[in-house]
Amino acid sequence: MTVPALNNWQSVQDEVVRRIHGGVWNQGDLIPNEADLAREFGCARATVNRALQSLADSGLLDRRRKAGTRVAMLPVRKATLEIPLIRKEICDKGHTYGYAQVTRRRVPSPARLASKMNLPRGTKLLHLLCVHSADAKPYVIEERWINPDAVPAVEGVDFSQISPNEWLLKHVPFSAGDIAFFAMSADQPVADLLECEVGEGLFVIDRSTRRDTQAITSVRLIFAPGYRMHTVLSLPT
Amino acid sequence: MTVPALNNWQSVQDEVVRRIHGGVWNQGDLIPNEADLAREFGCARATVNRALQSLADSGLLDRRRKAGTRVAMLPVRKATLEIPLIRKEICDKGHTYGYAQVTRRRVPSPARLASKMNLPRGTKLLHLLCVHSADAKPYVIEERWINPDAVPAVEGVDFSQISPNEWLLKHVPFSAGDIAFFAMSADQPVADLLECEVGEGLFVIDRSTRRDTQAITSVRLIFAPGYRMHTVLSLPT
DNA sequence: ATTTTTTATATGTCTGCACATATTAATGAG
DNA sequence: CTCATTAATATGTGCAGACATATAAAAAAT
Repeated sequence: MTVPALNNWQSVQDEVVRRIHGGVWNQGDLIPNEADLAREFGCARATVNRALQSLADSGLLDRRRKAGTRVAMLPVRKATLEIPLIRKEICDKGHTYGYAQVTRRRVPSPARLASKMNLPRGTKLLHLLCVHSADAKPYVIEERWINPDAVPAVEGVDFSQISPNEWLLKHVPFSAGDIAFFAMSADQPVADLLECEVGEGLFVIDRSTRRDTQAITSVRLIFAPGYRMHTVLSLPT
Repeated sequence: MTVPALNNWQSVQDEVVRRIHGGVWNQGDLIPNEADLAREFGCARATVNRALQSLADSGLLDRRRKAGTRVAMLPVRKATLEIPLIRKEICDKGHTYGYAQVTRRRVPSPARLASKMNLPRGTKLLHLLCVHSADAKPYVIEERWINPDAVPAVEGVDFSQISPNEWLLKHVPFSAGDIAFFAMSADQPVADLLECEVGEGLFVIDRSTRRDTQAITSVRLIFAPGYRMHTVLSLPT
């Protein structure tokens, strides 16, 4: 009695997930090697490889050369967040986008930022404070620090017309960086800008980006009350 | 004059990224097709395919059959969040893990949850309130709702010994779901549990998971002040 | 002019094969 | 017994060729 051949990597993946769900293979178990699975499923080893590699990426399997493939002990769930352009995010929700620059200054980099962005001491940074709004209500504060050494063109840009968020995405795309999410309580200046109560809990994103090792920009996004960042935990099957 | 062959997919990827960075290909541009690139780079089409597909996954390229591959217009940055077991997260930081169950009840599902979890009206849920702590200081509140229809075994579990977070990960792994991040202000009961001030801004994660279409569990994690969720935006090169 | 059908094309993926590489396990030297 | 060397093995990845599939563009029909 032969099973119909699983001749594409998705169906192989599904079958593997089914076996894990069904308890055929339990957490920590070593599963058969690619060649054996390929024979069993009636497909090429490359197909099995694609399926297993994809499952390893999503955290269900642990794979190591020679050691083989085993079902992950602590399946670390991975969520993929898409970080959109703020204007796009607001427009996609069907609101009218608004934008205003509040302040623009050149200042020596504060110590906290200098270390975070790995800057030489005394580097001058461009500091911008802006507000994005949805249907004329404040949506998010963008507090932006830009390293002019990394982006000389920034000196001539009028950020009352285009947000740093958008300009940087267009002109300095595809850089690496890191990102942190947390909550803070609104202080007076923030509450004024977001038109909310002092002390209210606000969702905040800190992000800094660099190209190679040179720091480009660091930004703090402080969202108005009610903001939710949402995504999906998708798993095969 | 020939270029040394780019004979692995990583170097092909690097070269493509270099061309985008260097302005050879600009945002929105159509790039040569896989066959041409393979010829130019001196490798197989499959290798180019692997490289471009990976770049499309990370949002740098848009690809469509017949239409070809172009540099993404609005490169949507993607961050991958790893959502660990709470106990593991605390231990990894070098703290002593503590756990306590506060309450356990069986209650009719509140309307808000019933719709979110897509439950028939009047379903009874198991409701648990627990606190995880690090070095004896409250770290996060776990407010958990479990659908006993989906996980009958849950009735016999003593959640004063093991957290729902951990038990569910062990016994109902690999489910799909969705997740939201936001901020709230501490009310009195929350402030009591987290030993913080009323009104303080707190980081919150709402997550609900299901297998197929059946709702399994929904959880709200309310983190103590100061919590930061951190990850890396990594890009090829 | 508009709609439908056909065709051409770029990506998507499978196959079978080969070799590279990491890492465990066996072997041998001291 | 311990440490270094060697062999065995599972995954990682490359190649050439083939066919599948989506879809933009061209051709045909209304």
